Amino acid sequence: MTTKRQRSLSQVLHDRGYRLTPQRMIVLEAIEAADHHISAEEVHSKAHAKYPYINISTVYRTLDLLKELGLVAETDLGGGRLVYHPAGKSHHHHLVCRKCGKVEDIDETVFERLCQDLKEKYGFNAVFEHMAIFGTCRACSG
Amino acid sequence: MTTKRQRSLSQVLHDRGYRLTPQRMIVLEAIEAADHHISAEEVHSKAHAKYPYINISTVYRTLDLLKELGLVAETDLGGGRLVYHPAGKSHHHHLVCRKCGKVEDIDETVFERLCQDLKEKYGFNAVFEHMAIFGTCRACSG
DNA sequence: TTTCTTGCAAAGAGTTTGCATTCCA
DNA sequence: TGGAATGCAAACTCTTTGCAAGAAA
Repeated sequence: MTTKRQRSLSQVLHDRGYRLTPQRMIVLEAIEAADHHISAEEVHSKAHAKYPYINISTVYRTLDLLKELGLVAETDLGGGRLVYHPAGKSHHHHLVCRKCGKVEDIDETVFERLCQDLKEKYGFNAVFEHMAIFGTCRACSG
Repeated sequence: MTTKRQRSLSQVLHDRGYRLTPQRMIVLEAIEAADHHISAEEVHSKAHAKYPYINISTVYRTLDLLKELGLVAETDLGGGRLVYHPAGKSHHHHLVCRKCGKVEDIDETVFERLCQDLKEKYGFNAVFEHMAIFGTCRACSG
C-alpha cells in the first residue's frame, strides 16, 4: 500500500494502459500542492497558472481518472460542489463552521464508538472517510 | 415551540407580512405528505399534479420561504441536490448505502457521545440535524 | 502509426433572476 | 388599489459529452 502510493504517476498510468500527459501531471501536482481540499475549478485555476492551455473539461476528466487510479480522493463538503485532495493522506474529517465557513480537520478516532454503535444497532458499515460535520466553531460560539 | 408548529401556514405567513397563495399551500402539503425527503423537483412534480400551472421557480422561491419560516428543513444528502422535509419532525439521521442507495433513518441518540467529544476536544458545537452517513447497509454487506 | 487525449463548443442538470402580469389583502 | 407573488424565459453554475485535431508511445 505504501509502495503503491510511492509509485510515480507515470508508472501507475502506464500499468493501466493510460498515457502520461502534461495535463495529468499538472492536475495531480495542483492537488498535492494545495494545503486544503480544492474544488475542480480551483484545480483548474492552479493548473492554468502553470499551463495556460489546459481546459476545464480536461480537469474534470483527469479528476475522474485520478480517482479511479486511487491517487486522489473526492469529498462532498456540502454546498453542491465536490472537493479533492491527495488520497495518500490519512483519513480525516472536517468541522465546517456554518457562521464563518472555517473548515477544521480532525482525526478519525472520534468516530470509533459511533462506528461500533451503527454496526451493532443497524448492521450498517459506516465509512467515515472525509466526513463533514456542520456546526459552530469555538470562535463563532463566542 | 409546539405552539409555533401548530399554527397554520396562513397565520405564520400573515404574521410575517407574507400572503397566502395556493402555490404555497400546495408546496407545503407536498412536503408534509411525502414519507421521505424529497428534492425540489419532486416537490414540483407532486405540486404539479394538484395544480398544473405551478412553476419550478415558484417552488424554489417557496422552499426558501418555508425554510425561513421554519416550516421546512433542508438537508444535503450528497449527490449535489438538496432535499426537504417538514421541520416539525424530530431530528434524525440517514444511513445512506453506497451500493444500493437505500436510505435508512436513525434517531439522534447515537450522536450524543460524539457531540460531547467534539465539544470537549475542539470547542466545536456540532449540529447533527439530518446528518448523512455513507457506507454499506446490512443487506449489501452480504 | 495507432489510438489515447485534448480542446472546443455545445448540452446537460439544478438553481436563480429580471420583468411584466396576476392576484391577494 | 397597491404591492407582493407568480409564470415565463433567460441566465447562471457546475459538470458532462461529441467530435475533430493533436500528441504520447
